[in-house]
Amino acid sequence: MNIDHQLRSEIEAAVVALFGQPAQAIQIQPTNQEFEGSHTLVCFPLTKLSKKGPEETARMIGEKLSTGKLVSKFNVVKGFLNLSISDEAWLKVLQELVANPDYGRQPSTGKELMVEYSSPNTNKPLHLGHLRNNFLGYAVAEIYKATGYTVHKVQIINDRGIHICKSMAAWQLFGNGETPESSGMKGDKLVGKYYVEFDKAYKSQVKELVAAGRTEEQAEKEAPIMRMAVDLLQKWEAKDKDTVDLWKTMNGWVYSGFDATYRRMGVDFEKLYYESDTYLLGKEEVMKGLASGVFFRKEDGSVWVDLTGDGLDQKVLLRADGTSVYMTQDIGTAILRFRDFPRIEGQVYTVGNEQEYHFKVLFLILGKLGYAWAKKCYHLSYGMVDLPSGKMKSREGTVVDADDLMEEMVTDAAAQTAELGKTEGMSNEEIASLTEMIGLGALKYFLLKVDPKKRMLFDPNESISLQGHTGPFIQYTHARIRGMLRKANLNTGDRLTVTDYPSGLHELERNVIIRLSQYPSKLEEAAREYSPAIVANYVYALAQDYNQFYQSIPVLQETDAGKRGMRLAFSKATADVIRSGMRVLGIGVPDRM
RNA sequence: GGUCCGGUAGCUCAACUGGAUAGAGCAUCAGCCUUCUAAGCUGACGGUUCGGGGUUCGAGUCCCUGCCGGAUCACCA
Repeated sequence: MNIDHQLRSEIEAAVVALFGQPAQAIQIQPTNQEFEGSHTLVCFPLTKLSKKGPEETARMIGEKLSTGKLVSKFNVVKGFLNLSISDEAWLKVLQELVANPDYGRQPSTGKELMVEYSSPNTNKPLHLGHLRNNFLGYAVAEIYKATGYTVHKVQIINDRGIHICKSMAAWQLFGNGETPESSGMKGDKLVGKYYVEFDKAYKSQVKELVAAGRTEEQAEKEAPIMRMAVDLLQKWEAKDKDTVDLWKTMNGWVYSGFDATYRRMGVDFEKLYYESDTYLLGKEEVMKGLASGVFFRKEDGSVWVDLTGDGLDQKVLLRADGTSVYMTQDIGTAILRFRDFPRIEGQVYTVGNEQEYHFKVLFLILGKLGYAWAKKCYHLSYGMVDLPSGKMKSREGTVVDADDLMEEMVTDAAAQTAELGKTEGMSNEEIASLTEMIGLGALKYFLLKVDPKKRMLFDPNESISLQGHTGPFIQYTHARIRGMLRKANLNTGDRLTVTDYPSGLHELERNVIIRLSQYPSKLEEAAREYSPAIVANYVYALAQDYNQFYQSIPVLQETDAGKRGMRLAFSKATADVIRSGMRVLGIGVPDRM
């Protein structure tokens, strides 16, 4: 039973009965804390129908509604009709959600969606920005799963091009055969190190050349190490065996390094797309578009798309020498994905907001090529994570490394856990897995609670808190409930039941039930808005509501069996919704902490 | 310069898409552990929602305008 829908239809009926015609829009909102009731009908818009003042209109509707079984009480403040739902109705809601461990999750609708996230460059280790990207993409995918979609998580691996050749060149020059095994470094860190080496050597070579009288531009082209990288790129494109072997080896190092990071982050991918596999397809598609007149060729041989009709510019798709650009590859990749997964209705691209223009153009082009699904492609654009000093700059060494940050979070969590004396009676393994859960939970929640499209601030000097509006607060609420349920079963074999509740619900109990009833619609809203923050803030509010109840109303001490059973039941329901909500955010919840 | 995004308590963020006296957390201060886990709870303090106009019963939210910050406007990815 869905209270919202039921109430809405009763109000619609009441309006017709009272004023002779249906209202265009019924506006229901949650009642403010300070007033009695849970649902509020905004009556100002209805005065046109009623031809009465807002208060009189509200009173009339209120009286009509309270003749039914759903609404038990009402009060009118200005034009706001505050409605109290009967306890019987709330208990029925509770009954249903207690019986359903998957409450809130929709059964499969048969719809499919693809979500791309992560897609890092292979020359640098993952950093804080990637964490936001990964957690967001993963969570959006899980939210869609919860609303009945089959979701395919993918990423595109940018394994081709000059950047990887730079690392290769530097490794050949300075590496002395160093490997992840010989150095004990993670593969991505090792390759990243040589990318930095390249940059250093390159800069000093440019400086020397400029000192020797070259112009800046000449020097940048002539620097020996850059020539070497370009040479490697050409050899790679010509499929020179040694070069391809080195490329494979070094990319392999990066992948195994990334894999370790992804594993700790708890994210996964169904399929990986490699740019080295897909970039040629983009060219073909562009050539087809050229043939069909969607694109045009300039005198120098380069191929362009004209978007001036859409308020944008002209955009190059193939260079004069026939090589492809970023856009070309993305066209190819998008089309390939719809071939691989013909049932998906669209794609979500989790990519930073600095690429908004790029995706606007990409979707327009795909539409022009005649792909109807282009309309269902969505750029999940998110803001940068800034440091107090501004943007992260690798040059200034202010990049916050993903592995380091996760490790720090877990270390902090372990320290606080020990300090609070929570580790008593736990094995080392249990402690390790608990602190991992808390540290990563704090980090993920911190990054997910903010509206994705907003920029956010991270202060590395101030460790992420474990108190207040945080992941661990919610995890703790869950652990407390589980502890209580353990005790209940152990001690008395209590059954969870909502029958026989003798007296009226306490306000604090009702608040929790009302909050629980909102979970499914919050998931839907989060999917519609592509915003895990909506789930994050909802679960927090639920934990807050529950904690208020918990501190002032006894459960296990309650002697009345009916009350006790009901309170246990909705405590269990709360724990389940917390677990479910945190799960779509990729955050685990412990049974004790 | 054009386009897009943002500006809410000292700080970090909310505000159900136009609703009531703008809410949480952190920080500060004052309380609550012989009752189910104090990573918790209660209270206090804290606001010209960047400024100025407008639209209407009603504006943080919509429109205009100005200011500040960011992104973007590459034959880079």
